[in-house]
Amino acid sequence: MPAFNSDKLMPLVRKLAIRSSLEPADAEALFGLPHRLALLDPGVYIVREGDIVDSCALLLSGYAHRSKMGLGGSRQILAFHMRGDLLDLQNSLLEVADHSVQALTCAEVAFVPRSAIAAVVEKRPGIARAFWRDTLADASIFREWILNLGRRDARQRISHLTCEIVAMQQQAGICAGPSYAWPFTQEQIADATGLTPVHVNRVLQAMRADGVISTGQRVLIVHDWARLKAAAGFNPAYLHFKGAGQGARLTA
Amino acid sequence: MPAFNSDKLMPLVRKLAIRSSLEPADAEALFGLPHRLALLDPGVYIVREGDIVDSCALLLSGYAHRSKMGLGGSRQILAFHMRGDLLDLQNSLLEVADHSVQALTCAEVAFVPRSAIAAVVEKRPGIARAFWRDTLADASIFREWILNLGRRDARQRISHLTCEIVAMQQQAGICAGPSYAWPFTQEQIADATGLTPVHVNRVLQAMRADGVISTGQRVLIVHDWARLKAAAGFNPAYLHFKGAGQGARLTA
DNA sequence: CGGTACGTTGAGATCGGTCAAAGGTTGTGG
DNA sequence: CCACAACCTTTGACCGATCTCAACGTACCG
Repeated sequence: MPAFNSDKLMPLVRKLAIRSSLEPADAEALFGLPHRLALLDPGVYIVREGDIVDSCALLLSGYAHRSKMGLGGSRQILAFHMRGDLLDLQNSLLEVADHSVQALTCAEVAFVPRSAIAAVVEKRPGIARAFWRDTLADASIFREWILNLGRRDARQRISHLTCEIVAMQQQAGICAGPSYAWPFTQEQIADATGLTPVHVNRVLQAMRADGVISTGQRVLIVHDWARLKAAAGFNPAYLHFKGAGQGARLTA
Repeated sequence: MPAFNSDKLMPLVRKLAIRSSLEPADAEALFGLPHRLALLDPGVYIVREGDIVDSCALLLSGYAHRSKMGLGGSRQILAFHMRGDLLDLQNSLLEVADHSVQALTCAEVAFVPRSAIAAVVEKRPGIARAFWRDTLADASIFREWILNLGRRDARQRISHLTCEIVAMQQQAGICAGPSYAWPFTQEQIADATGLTPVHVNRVLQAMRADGVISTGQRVLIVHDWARLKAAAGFNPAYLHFKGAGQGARLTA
């Protein structure tokens, strides 16, 4: 495992800087993290539910998702991840993985040993804070998904998920225009929204017919962002990106 | 604000010790946290969505819940909390609250200033780790709720929630027998499971008719834990209580 | 003793699920 | 360059879990 690989870990530093202020020395320390690189094919498991994990995976390029299995073999997708995301920071403190993480496209992943994470966290409080913030922001996104599944109908759910993916791609600097990467199958959208693939298909057709979006080969085009956002009730505050903190009141 | 209030914060130390090992000095430091005590009536807001918060609430007795509002005024409950729980550790790092926390029963709450949290975290790595672990465990519970809402039918959802509340009460040392505290209205159960109060009522009747549980005035009795657990597909591993780590495999 | 909040009941509507099959697209190997 | 396989999307008919609305019963509290 090479001691430092220069700017291979750049996506991680970029991502953390979206939510936290990092000193130059913090960035240095992150670049210096020891890691093992891997190129994964779609569907490959990065972490499997029940595993005891001794390293922490960073997604450098491509897409990944977390998921959990239900009783009858049904699958629930818990989150989608893209370049720069920390895939299992939780496993740096919780020994047994409570869910799985899989590559969704071809993906470049860096595995960092738990011990190295622990060391850098101990040495640099700024990094500890950035990691903790990231954990908290992830939890906030999980909460929004609970609302999505519990209190929105099929069209709202899919619209909201679409808004979230668009917002994340913009922040990750993947796309800015009305066209976005869309590496998901309708079955994956179904597993993320608690619906069936058949129903997802029908809802997407309706959204296309209404001129809100169109989908092509692995591509999404948003024609009417205002309408998409309104239909979803999308408010990006829960993503906790810097400068997205609006509508604040003061309290004890 | 008194500098230390001896064992008033005992429930917090107890709770953290369920998931992390604390040195005696860590416990000392926790007992010494400055705080303001408050006795809250049912329904009182502890944190409100959109607030800028400069203190962190600890629940010393009673029950509380987190919730988030949807578009049409619909409410989704995100978590239930009981004695010892940290109610808004996230607000110690994320400035704007992305959801609300309310007292569910009469509740005793200690408010600790953000600055005091930050100081104790910086001085004692053991406490920092315990806080982070607690955050990660909360996120794990959110994930299980996503699965609950996305991939289980009404009876499974209610059964699972019941199992979770029972397990939490056991860990908090509130009850051990087949009788448990049940301070929830059917409307709150509905808001937590993504159902309507009417349907929750019918499902609870079915569960009583099947002899699995009975409910009385603010009390739940579990007659057939095995059947309840099986119907829910309940596996307590996601709660990350110590000694609940079973079914582990080894991985890179 | 009256009010308010909570629990219960019934009838009818609907959103989304199920099952099964047919079209498309993509990639691979001969 | 074609043929085939695998996977993904689309379609149709039917079904059923859960919602909606509206009323009635019940317990607690001042």
